[in-house]
Amino acid sequence: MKIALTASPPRRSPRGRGGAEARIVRSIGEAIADRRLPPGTKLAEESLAQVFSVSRERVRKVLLLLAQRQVVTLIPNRGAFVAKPTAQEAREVFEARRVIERAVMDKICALPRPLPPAMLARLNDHRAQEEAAERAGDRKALIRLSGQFHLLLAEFAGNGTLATILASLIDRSGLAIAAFERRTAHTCSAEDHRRLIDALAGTGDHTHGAGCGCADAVTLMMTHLDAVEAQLDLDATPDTAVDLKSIFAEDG
Amino acid sequence: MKIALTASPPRRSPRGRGGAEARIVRSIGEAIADRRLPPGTKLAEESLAQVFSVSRERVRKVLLLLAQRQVVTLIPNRGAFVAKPTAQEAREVFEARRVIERAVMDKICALPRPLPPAMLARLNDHRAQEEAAERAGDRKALIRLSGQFHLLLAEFAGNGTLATILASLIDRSGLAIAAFERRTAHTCSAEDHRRLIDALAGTGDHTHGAGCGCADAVTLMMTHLDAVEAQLDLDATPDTAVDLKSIFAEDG
DNA sequence: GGAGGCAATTTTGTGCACAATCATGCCAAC
DNA sequence: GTTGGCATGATTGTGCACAAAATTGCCTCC
Repeated sequence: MKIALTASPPRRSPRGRGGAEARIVRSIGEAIADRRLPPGTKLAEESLAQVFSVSRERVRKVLLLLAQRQVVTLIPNRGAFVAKPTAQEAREVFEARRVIERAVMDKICALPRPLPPAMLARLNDHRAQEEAAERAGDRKALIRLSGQFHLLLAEFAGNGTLATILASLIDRSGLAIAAFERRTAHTCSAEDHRRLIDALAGTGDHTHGAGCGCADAVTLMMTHLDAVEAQLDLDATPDTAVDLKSIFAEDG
Repeated sequence: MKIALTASPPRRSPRGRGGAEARIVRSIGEAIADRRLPPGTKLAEESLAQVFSVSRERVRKVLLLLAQRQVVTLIPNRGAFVAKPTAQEAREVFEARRVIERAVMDKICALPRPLPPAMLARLNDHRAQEEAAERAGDRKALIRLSGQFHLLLAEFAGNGTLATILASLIDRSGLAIAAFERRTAHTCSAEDHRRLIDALAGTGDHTHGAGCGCADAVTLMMTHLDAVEAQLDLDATPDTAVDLKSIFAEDG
């Protein structure tokens, strides 16, 4: 009894044991994000295979994935390198972020007020995490949290496609920051995030009145992104060498 | 004399013979774009390998690439299928396009006037191509040209990163159209493109005065995207079966 | 002393073969 | 007649082995 001559509708992946690859992708991605793997670093297949205790083909697949996200560069017969954005590319990435994050903020502002408690809770929780990392001087955690914050807002905006695009842009802007940040200390913008959360939650200096600070929030986000980009020195060309084994000591 | 302990700066890929993969990606991508491969179609590795006269691993690599672009769906132990967006996903993709293409139009409007002759020439050339395809009733060419038009504008905007993102969104919106378009004929929007070109080139009904129709162009683009999305029936769930061999007869 | 070329080693690329998993058709039982 | 399980065939997943290419070190020559 053949009912369906048609193509079978794909069902969702049950995330069987493909988790191993996802783990490696995440591990390398995070290492790149928090500067343990600076731009230009060579990612040798065999080394990574040993570090993560997987076959070389698996590493190869992961590198292909990361190359699609433009976080590593694949050069034929030469191998994989942590991507090193050009100054132009860096500017493009930040402009793209402004475009998308403005839309994200607009969508959040269009949300019915007051915001759902779950949202406010997650915002406050995030604020607490950032403040804790700031007090502890945990720079790596701060970088990771900063990315997560922007992604959190994109999630609230309710467009998963935009959120995915933004995630990729955040990765790449992290790369740009790693490649072009000035030697001088920079404030890491935790204060900016605080103000943004205040504007969104309405707990800021709008002490009375129904003002939710929506327009403020959009402006704050744009100013925030401008500030981050302004902290870059789009002329430098840094590069360093690292030891893969020591960097991935805790993973594997 | 060891000068550089640092990682070697990656140079650009010379596009050696990786062109074979690019060819297959393009071939499959186009087949999906102009509906020869409807959403849900199974893409068997062995069949594709025979069709393109390459090894199965090559096909596997290509499928992984297309999966990253969300144009095919990979299901473990089941194979690859042409992606079939959900209604929600379709709406998200169109919203993302509105966000990005509004920015693109804004950037084009900020360009110094008059536009460079090369730009105008390409716009007019494209208009001619669309009109020719329209007269010939070549639906497939029209679909391809429509995508190229939006990409052309993104290129003019001068942000390659945004253009790349938009290219992916255009592919996906083509998929959404294939999955959800109403059975009734639709006008294919060549007229919209014409009006857009007029507004940009200043050859429209602003017969005199310096008005370049910039604000008009932005509005036209938004209206255009709304119209395309409005032509979809975000409830249907079509699926068909096709013969891979016959579809790729001219490629290979 | 430095530059250029050559050989050895390391690293990447690719195809093949086998293992694992899933779809299909068949048979038996209810 | 329908449902359930089972065996068979087909398809995908994975590791391995070999081929190709590049980097490195070394030697020779200028």
